[in-house]
Amino acid sequence: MPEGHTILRLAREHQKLFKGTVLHVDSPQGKFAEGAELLDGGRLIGVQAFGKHSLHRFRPFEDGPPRFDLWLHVHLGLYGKWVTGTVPLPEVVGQVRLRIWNDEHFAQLRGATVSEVLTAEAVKALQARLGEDPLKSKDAGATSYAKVSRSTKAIGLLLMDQAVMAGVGNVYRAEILFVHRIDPHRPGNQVSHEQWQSLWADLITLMRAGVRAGRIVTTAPADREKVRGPVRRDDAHYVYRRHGMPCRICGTEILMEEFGGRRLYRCPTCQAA
DNA sequence: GCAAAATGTCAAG
DNA sequence: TTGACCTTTTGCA
Repeated sequence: MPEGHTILRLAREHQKLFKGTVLHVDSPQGKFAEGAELLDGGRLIGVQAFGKHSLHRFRPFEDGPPRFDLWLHVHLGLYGKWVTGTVPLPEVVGQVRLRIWNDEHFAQLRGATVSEVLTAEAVKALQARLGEDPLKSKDAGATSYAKVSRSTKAIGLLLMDQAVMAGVGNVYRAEILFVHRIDPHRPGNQVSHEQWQSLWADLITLMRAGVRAGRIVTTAPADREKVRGPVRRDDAHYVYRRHGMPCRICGTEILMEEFGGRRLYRCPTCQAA
């Protein structure tokens, strides 16, 4: 269930469990067998998140090749998942792409779109093709806005373009556009600088909240049916997967359409063209 | 109890 | 543009 907030959370968890220790790596499924051989016995230097990508930095044994650091690159895709626990390793059930473990903890990966070993150069190339990550942003998303403001493509597509900004997925896309009352079809070059700064600031707030909570909640308490206590799943969003239901703000029926190969949700009244 | 969809990306054609 | 990835959840019987 991965947008950028999930990956940052995961990177922190893995650092806590594995950083500085020597790791065993294997691939019960076999699809990562070669990579596992390269990394097995290496020391974990750290784990970083870049948008929806995670990078585990390994320092392989010094008495055998390779002598340079290597990175485990994982992209969870739509249904990839890491699970962690304490040793011993559980029995393999189903397709386990890869496992890493030390004396105390293990983590195992299933279903990822990408699992590969990268050199420092390839890591640089990966980072170079990714846009600014709101979770790491130190300015008002200036680099991303430079791309958005020059584009005639719809803002709803630009928000999902990982080269424009990294880490935003279908949920945050739908919700942030609703919160700012922007029609997803509006061209990027018709989003004002002020609108952008405000949108970016909220994106940071919402994504950071997502990291803390481990889930995406975008609704303000006053806009929920159940105002107090833990946020119910059906109270967590304004428009995402709420098509056919009334808008929390104006009561208009929320719409859903295919847009750029993904489902797009919006309120036609609040987000009028 | 089963089918369809899901917070995503890439390669093939 | 389509299918693959191949797990988990959801929705309908």
